[in-house]
Amino acid sequence: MSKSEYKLGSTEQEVLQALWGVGQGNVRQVLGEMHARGRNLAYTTVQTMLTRLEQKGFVESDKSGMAYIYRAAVDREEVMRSRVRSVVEQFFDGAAAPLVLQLIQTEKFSADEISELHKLIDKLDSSKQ
Amino acid sequence: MSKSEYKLGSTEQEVLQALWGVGQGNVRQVLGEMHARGRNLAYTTVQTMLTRLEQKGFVESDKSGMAYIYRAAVDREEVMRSRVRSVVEQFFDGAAAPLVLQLIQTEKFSADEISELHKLIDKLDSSKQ
DNA sequence: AGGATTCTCTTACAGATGTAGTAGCTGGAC
DNA sequence: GTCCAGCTACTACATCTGTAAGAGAATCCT
Repeated sequence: MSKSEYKLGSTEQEVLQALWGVGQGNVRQVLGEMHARGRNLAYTTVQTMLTRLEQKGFVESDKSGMAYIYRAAVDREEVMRSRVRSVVEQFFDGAAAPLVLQLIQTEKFSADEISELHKLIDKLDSSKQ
Repeated sequence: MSKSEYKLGSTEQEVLQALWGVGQGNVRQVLGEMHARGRNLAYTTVQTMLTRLEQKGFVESDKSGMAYIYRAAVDREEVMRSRVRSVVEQFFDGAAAPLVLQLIQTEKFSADEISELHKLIDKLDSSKQ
């Protein structure tokens, strides 16, 4: 569901990211992914996070076998867009273009990335004309 | 100070934004700005937020006259960049270019913005070569 | 079957956050 | 000099978050 409330604590977010990473899995697998990412939490902590995420509707579970299998109930893309939106609203008064300018000016891009951008902009440009 | 910990609650952030908005002022002025932005809080709530922000080092105050005058101790730009960075890390594996692509593809830009972008990219392009 | 392993469920608890009331000080109005 | 309005300081309190231990149920190994 596209809840307008993507309000998660930081650890909750990390766990959700890990879950996106594994696609789907039980607590232990998510825990493993967290470890792989250098984040060491107790098994039960991850469990608590998954439970809370489920209560908030970000995650769904399925107990076919003996252990619950969790999977994200929200789209990574969607959450990402919502996060970007929030930055745009807060810092750029709702206009995305200034953020793009800012990114282009402060971040380093490879030549490949630049030509990629180039192509895209050209496309926009012509479709706009 | 460029603390790596820009960890603020959402209301704290709103108050900081309001303070950036007024530039500098006492509690009442910040409260006014919050109201102007459609956020109604009690006077003392804003006061508490400013105090906490000061404790965290995001705000400084000055009591020359009778009332404390608050001003942000951190740069809006800097906080913004840190927020953007965090999105880039979390969702784009650290690479900013994909975020730019994503923005260009999903957000609407005006013709002016597009040509602005165009110019910038061209500049990058040539300096890279 | 009995112990070891693995899960889930329940409970805990400290610190952060949102939100605000109240008491007391201080400078200006009269 | 007294009273009022505005400001700060202190206190409060419910929630949310991060973090996890412990108890009990299911499963598996031998």
